[in-house]
Amino acid sequence: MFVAAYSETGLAGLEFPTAVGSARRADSRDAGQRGVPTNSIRRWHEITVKALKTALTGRTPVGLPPLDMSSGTAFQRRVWSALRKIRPGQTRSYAEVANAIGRPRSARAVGGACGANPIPVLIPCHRVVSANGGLGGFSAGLKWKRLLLAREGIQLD
DNA sequence: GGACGTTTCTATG
DNA sequence: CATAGAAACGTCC
Repeated sequence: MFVAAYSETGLAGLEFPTAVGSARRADSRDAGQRGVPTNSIRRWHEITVKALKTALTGRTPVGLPPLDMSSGTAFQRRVWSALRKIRPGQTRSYAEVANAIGRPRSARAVGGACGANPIPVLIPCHRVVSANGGLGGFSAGLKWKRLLLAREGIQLD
């Protein structure tokens, strides 16, 4: 079961279920937020669930809820924006992402930004792999990374 | 300072 | 060619 968290601005975070098997259904619910209009949350959440389901089947979500990335630094937001441009079935290396945001030598820092990504799946940090063909790492668990990539038909070699 | 979800550039054999 | 160091980035402890 996924848990979505919303702020005044939009979707602020997605919490992964720890066990892969328990997430067959792209179900989720909102974690109660204070001071955010309920109707906004309901609207965002509806979009979120839909987008999440779509993303989990390896396709590009038609619409995304507003994403609140205010928790991140300027660098991280640049990384996350670049990440959202990666289409399903494609992968990028950490270096390519670093290059895409104009910091060619920051591949490693990109890894850090990915790990800090508050919204997995919708911000496809799992499509970022090592340049040598390896998986790289994944904070939420490599199982997830493998599963998500497999969902999109990506060969892992 | 040290450690990371990395890469790339220099040696050295 | 294969292997080993080292340096560079941004963030957190």
